[in-house]
Amino acid sequence: MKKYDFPAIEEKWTKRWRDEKVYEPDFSSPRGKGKFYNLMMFPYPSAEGLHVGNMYAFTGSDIYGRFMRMRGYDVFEPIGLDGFGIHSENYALKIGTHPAAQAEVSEKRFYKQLEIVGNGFAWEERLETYKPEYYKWTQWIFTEMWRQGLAYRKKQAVNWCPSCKTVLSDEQAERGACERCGSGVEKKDLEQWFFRITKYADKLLKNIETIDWSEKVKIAQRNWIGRSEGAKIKFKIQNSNLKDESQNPKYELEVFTTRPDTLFGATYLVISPEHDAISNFQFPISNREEVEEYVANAKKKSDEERIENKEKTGIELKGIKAINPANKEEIPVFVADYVLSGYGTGAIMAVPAHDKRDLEFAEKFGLGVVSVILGGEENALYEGSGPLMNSGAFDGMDSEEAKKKITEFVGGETHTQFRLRDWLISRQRYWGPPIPMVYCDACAKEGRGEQKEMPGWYAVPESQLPVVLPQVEDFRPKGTGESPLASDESFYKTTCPACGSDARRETDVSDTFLDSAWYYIGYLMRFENWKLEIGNSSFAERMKLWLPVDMYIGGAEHSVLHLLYVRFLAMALKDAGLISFEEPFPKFRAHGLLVKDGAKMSKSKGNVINPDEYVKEFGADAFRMYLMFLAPFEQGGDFRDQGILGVSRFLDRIWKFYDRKTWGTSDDASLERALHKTIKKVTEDIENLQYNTAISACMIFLNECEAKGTMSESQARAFLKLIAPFAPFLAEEIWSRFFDNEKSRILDSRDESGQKGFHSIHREAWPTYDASKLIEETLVIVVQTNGKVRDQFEISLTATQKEIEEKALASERVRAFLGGNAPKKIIYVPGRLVNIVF
RNA sequence: GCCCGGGUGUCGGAACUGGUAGACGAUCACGACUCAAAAUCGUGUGGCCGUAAGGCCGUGUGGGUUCAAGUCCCACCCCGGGCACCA
Repeated sequence: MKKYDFPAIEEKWTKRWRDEKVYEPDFSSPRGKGKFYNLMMFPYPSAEGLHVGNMYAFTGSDIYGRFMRMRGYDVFEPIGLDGFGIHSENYALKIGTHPAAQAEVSEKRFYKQLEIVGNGFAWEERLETYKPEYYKWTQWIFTEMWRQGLAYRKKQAVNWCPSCKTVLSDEQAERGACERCGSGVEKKDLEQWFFRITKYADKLLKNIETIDWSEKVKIAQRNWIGRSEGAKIKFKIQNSNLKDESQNPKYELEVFTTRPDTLFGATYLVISPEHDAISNFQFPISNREEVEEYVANAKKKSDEERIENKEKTGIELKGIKAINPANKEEIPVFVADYVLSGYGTGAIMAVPAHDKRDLEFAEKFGLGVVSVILGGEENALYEGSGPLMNSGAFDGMDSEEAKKKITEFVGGETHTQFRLRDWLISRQRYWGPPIPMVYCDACAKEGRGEQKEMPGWYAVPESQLPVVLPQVEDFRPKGTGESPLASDESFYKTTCPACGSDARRETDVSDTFLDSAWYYIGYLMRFENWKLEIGNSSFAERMKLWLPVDMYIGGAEHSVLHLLYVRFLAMALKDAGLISFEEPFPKFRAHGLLVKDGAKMSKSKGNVINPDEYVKEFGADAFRMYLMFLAPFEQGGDFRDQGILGVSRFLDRIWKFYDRKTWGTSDDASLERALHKTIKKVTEDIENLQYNTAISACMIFLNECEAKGTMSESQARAFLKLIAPFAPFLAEEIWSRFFDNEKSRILDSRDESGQKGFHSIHREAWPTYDASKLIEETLVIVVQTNGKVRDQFEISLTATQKEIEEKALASERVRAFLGGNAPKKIIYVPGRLVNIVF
């Protein structure tokens, strides 16, 4: 017997699959049942090599793709590298190379690793986000967003990472820490580029109900978008020193609240330190210096400090009072940093009796507390609903109804507020696509420009794209609020596309997440002929035929990053008439997290798994099968070195079993039943991504075959196909040795000409089960007394309930427990058990 | 604090709409093969009592519903993840 020589066999098939384009779909005319776009989140090649977490995700996705192909779909499973951006740049900084040079090294390394693990990738369509032919279109999308009025520049307090020396989006400032490096994020007032994602807040939220995604990701997006219904209410502000109202200038403060029903209980107002009223000093306040000092201190606080220390601070604006529009009472106005500037109007009405935070503040500053909702315990905080009190004419009204009525009563307007903020898209870094915008001073002075609100700004015309990222030696982030490109005069000096005078290019680059927000379209593009237009181009045809993606698999850590941005961009492109769908991924599944020996993998712990070592020792098949066997794919699990042995032995046993080639002449009935049960189980499990139990079912079947010592040829073929998605090399090798004369081709005749001299098992038809073959010959009935198992027996399928109960009562064990007593009750569960109660 | 997951042998994990808890692996022990070891094959492997047959206990804790609960209900504890002063 020849030992299974996996290194040679895996190398052979890797090459053959690629050479003979086994995994390339027919883009213009999909074969079989039609197209199936099977996408996995592409990796960013920032680390030393492919991470086992990547492999885990890819394998799970690949099994699904192979399964769908065998079920007759023309599967497109592309691969590429998300190599532009801060991830890769930080890695280059760390090891002291230039990111462009590093990209070349990583590219080779990653593709090599990706190839040896046995995924059915369509290699010809691969892409890298840092190639000019790719980022030309990333830039073009930026200009398109600009033309749609979805890109704008604005000065505001933004997240700044002092270590990465760039601004970050809200999504990338996780709990006040930089998503990339973990440093504490600071607030800086800077003028930056934003994408108007908030325009789509409502649609992003509503569409969640229509897409088939892992529930936890949907929940995360709902929370992040954060819709609240409430009202905007205006409070008059008056100078408390001026008694003559006619002399009093008309100041107003508008607040947002979700509880207008509690308006009678509002005993003070609070505005955020960044509120316009403060920066412009509209109000005639008497303690201006104190207030300025407080505001300056508050702005200095990092997000981290604000999150850690929730002790309320604030200062009253002396000399002014607000008028509660409901009861006309004068109430004080404070500035305090527990009120956020970017949400609602940046000002709130405080109702300490019915809001925990307001109560904390009121207690600290000795402010009034007036209960206006009946409910909860007396004199205790109550945040629920109920009938009103202390609310004049509204007393007794239910709070839900009062929300509307009180808003009307004071002339407020109902308002739906989202937590989602616009996507800050510019970065003061080097390794990214330069933002393709030009600023012309001359035009600005005369108020000319492409957008009224932003005179002087022009998008780089398509004919001049890409704006190539220049090769600069000192690419390190400067920390000045400008990108390294701002030091390269030859880069930023240009002429105005409108008037021809000297102009300056934008020197910031765009966020990495813009690169990955459209890559699923990029895979269909073939750079040379792409026009993002619904027109006559072959690309447009491919888009129509192949999009949206049929199955998307990736990590849940992107719930509010990539997965939100990509949905937003699709909606924007749809509205611009550039694509024909608004949800790019109707079906998405998040895979679980892989840990090692119960602990998270990290370099500092030294427990990072290097896939190469395992592939070398056990083969790619064994490694990928073990990854899928160790736990449910969507749950994630614990990688233990010893576990791989079980799978490795299983594959060896398959090899040996087939190598003996001891096909029986007839289909053994019980083995046939076992096979059909296995087909059913494996098919259903793969559909549900429960690969661990699918593999287990295969093991059970092989155990039975070995016990019998034989199986028929047709059984051997069917079983091998079940193994194929999990162990593609082994299955292919056995197939080519024994069965490559199959006539069950599922795709079509194009395969015959496309492949020279072999028929891949990966294009064979997936076996189907015959329900009539699943039926057992006899029933096994369990016998219980008082719910405890005492006995069991076999009986024919045709036995009546009476016969079964009699047989159960006749059981010696049962009789021993009954001890001559008559049973009180007999419960019969058809085909399963008899429970005798006494 | 809020929202999701999840707590099952020595370990990873199975268990349909409530119906034989521990599938499949790993580990360990013993046996076969071998001069020997590895590999491979076979048997056993939740705890307690018992020579055995068998019995009792057992799915985080405490209660409940039911002929029957890992599964349903109530209260609580622990672990992992997400959000967090969003008015």
